[in-house]
Amino acid sequence: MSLATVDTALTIAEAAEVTGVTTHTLRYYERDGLMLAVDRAPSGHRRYTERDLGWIRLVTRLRATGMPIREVRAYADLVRAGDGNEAERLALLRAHRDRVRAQLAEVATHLEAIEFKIAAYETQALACLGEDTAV
Amino acid sequence: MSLATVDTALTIAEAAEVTGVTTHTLRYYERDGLMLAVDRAPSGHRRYTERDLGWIRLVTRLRATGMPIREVRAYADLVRAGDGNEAERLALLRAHRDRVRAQLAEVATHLEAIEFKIAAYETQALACLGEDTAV
DNA sequence: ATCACTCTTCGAGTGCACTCGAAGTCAACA
DNA sequence: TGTTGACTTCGAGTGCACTCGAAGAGTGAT
Repeated sequence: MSLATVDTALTIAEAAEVTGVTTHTLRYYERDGLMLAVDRAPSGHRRYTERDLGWIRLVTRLRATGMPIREVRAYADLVRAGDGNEAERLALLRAHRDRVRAQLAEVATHLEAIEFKIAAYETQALACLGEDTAV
Repeated sequence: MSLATVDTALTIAEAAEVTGVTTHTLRYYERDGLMLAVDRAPSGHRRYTERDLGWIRLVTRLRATGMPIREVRAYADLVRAGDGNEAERLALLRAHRDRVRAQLAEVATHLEAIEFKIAAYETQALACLGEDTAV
């Protein structure tokens, strides 16, 4: 394991470690068109640059906020296509943002209701609630 | 379709409509132990009371906040077991609440990053970002 | 009587995103 | 030279939560 190869590019194992994504998944993302072009060493081994790591982090964010794989791929396709489609990228990101905001608000509402229920249990008000169905 | 039967108990189709859960899923939940005892008409048909509807709404909240089916079942088991295990129910709900809060915070963080990226696109700062990897 | 609804059981299918392993080859470092 | 790790392709498996349909029988309002 070469810790600092030329150009500070990382091996797949190293990239996996710093991003928290397994090597299996990293290859899967690449196969599935979620990655931009990943460099290769003359040997054919993948070399992850700082840019790749940043991209992986972005993909992770999008995934963690519920964007489906196919949509991440659509976004990656746009970026790979180069300049001229910024409006489309923006539309895609905005649509996602709106969905995330809505989902966040919904979960927050549900959370409040659950907290209310917990409070009911904490104040021994349970008997008064008839059963467990309130909220 | 009897709109207002005795006791205002609803048929499965009506319960499905007011809760937004399909009849298929309603039966699935019952089979899987997620429901408390659902009443039956003399004919054997399910009759959903207001209490059942409240319970379904609770289950929906728990599911919508990411609680796995098996954990909802565990909670339902406790409730069905009757009095004396309130501490366990409380612990289960609190653990869930903590997970939801954490997940909410995480998603919020990711959302901010995505919003930052959108802002970058909006200000045409994209060219300055080298490519699309920032954030 | 008719027609919509319900019941049961059953198993299979769907969608999503990994996740794992294995085979066979090649590369890099000690 | 040997071990570790990388490569490829491949397919199969996992986990989760539905989701669908169909068979065959009973129910209940009009």
